[in-house]
Amino acid sequence: MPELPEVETIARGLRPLLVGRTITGVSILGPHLIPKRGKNFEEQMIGKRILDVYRRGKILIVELDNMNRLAFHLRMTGRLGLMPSGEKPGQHVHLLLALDDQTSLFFQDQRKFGTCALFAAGELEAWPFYAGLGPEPLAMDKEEFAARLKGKRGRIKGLLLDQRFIAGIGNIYADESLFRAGIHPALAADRLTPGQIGKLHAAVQDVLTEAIAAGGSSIRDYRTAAGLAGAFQETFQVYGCKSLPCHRCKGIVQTTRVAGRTSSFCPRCQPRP
DNA sequence: AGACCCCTGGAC
DNA sequence: GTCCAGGGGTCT
Repeated sequence: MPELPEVETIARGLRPLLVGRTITGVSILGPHLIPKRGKNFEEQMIGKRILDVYRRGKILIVELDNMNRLAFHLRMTGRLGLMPSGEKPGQHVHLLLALDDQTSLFFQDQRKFGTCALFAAGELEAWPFYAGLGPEPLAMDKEEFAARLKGKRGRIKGLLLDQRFIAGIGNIYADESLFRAGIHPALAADRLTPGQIGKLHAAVQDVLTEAIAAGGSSIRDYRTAAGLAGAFQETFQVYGCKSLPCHRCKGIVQTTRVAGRTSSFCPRCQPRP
């Protein structure tokens, strides 16, 4: 579920609640569900102070003392939030971190695809997935985007979804960006005109910025750190809009399969290559 | 590039 | 029942 705007929203919501807190207790409710959790995870976490909460791509990072970092990847149904310590954890809560203000950070994940791992100083950068992440889309100008596209093979949607090419975009924001840019998801990346590259760069930045402002997109599971739904789903132009009329023309939104994912597009605004 | 895997649950 | 889902890893 959570793509860049959702993880960013969660990080922003958690930051004021977590920074300055000390971890006083750890409960792992399903050890096998947190495979990469670091050695002696429980003992290492107790007494650590939280210094910062931020995001890189779709990864949420909780920075602790001495550059120890807790990294969460929410995958499809992961959620993070705070609850009063001592309260019964909800269904599918796999990790609880008790804090020194009588609240507990919970990590919940219905489908159990999400991961949480503790990295000592320097270890996060050594994690291949992290080390291989492409640039942050909101920190990349048009020239860099064009330069990174140069010589790339494959279809444009596949590239947008490739975290090594650009970090943080998933199925929703890839489809919404391609619609705004008027580009078919299956168009070969090396066939984009300079004009299309400029439009796509702007579309990606606009869509992500607007989605963050809306608190993310809630299809079903995603909630902010405070447990609220996002609002960007109300402005979807193509994602989840199959068979509905395009907002911009008289076309009917269709789906196709690109890069192994259902891809929604308007056949008139985004003509087939 | 594609198939299939991890897992749960909602829609049909 | 079957198919599908905001992700990513692995294997052919």
